[in-house]
Amino acid sequence: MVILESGLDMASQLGLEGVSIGALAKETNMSKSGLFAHFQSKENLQIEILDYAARIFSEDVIVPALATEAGIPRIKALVNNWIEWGDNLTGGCIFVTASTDYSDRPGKVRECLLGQQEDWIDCLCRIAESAIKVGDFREGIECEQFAFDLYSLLLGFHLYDKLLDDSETKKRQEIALERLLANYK
Amino acid sequence: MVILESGLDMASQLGLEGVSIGALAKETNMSKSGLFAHFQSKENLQIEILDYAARIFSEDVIVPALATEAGIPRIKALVNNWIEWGDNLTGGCIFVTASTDYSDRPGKVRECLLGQQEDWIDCLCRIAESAIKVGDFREGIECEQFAFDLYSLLLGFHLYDKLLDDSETKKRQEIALERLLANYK
DNA sequence: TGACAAAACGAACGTTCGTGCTATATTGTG
DNA sequence: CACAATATAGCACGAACGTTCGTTTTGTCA
Repeated sequence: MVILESGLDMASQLGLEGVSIGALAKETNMSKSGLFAHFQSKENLQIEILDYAARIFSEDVIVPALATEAGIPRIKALVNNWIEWGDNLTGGCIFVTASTDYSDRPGKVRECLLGQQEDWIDCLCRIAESAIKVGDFREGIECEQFAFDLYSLLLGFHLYDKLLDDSETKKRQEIALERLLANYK
Repeated sequence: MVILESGLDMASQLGLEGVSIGALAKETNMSKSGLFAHFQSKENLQIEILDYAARIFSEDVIVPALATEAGIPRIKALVNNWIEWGDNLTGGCIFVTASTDYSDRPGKVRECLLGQQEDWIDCLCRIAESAIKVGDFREGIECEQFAFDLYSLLLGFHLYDKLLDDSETKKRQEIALERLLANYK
């Protein structure tokens, strides 16, 4: 859907709350009312944008990673796919943006986002488990802790990359990832 | 200033862009125009809120940490002060919120924020340097890398704490910090 | 071709937005 | 007490907001 595609990019720049029906209509060369009819409220539009984003995210980030050989190669693929995903969105990863936006904004949008984030962390855990199975991680590690560590790393990268525009950011991320992997080996 | 205090809390919940003159006036029992006269534009209000936040942040987080003995104790103090600072704001640390909000929103507010973030990272670097001096960190480590690692950790904590409300978050953060410190020892 | 449903439209609703202008209190200084 | 400076209030503005309405266009099937 072309509306959701535009909406996703707009949301990545201005936040989900910053997406306005009028601006989105102009962007897609539609009338406000015509666009509005597709969703029945702004809240629905926001949720549909999130769901659309999750679909693309799964296709572009998760599925290709799962197609990579389990263990460290899969983890590195996931990280690289994630970075690329953030690069392709003007304002960066929409889940990062939305997660801070809705940390204290109750409602259906927040609940939708929360579910997505739990799924994402679950995904990270399972990838850690498969790394244990193939012997890249030692037995007995806490997968939940690894998920926390890896997600933190991605968040750090995101901030450095999008706000500070530090030329060394990619290097920083790689060093941190290598050390993280070494700690779980 | 009572206006900035309210504004800061509102900004932590809704983002700096979500602070509206009308709502802030109602919150502080003032008229819109009366409040507006203090600042001359919304942009100024946003910047003054950021500057106010930076002042409080310095007093509550940085200065007490610098008063703690250099090295690992100082780092732990800084982390704990930072977490407390985020707890005291309804919507969490305003710099985290604003950093994602303004990652792709050009203007004076972004520039102000960017300067603050650079100062903050500088501060982290200097704390790493002092940890080297007292022998808690080995010689030759990259202080900039440590700043990246530590900031990432804080960002991860922030997301877990504010959005996911995971009861294990504090433990996760402590484990990650211990491992981080061990890596630089 | 005519009937009917889906989709898009333009116009307007009431509200809130940021921002001015002008007048009235409140305060501090001589 | 007078006077200047500052702070706040009242009112209005144009624009944008999300939303609703009735109408027109478009596409599909008999």
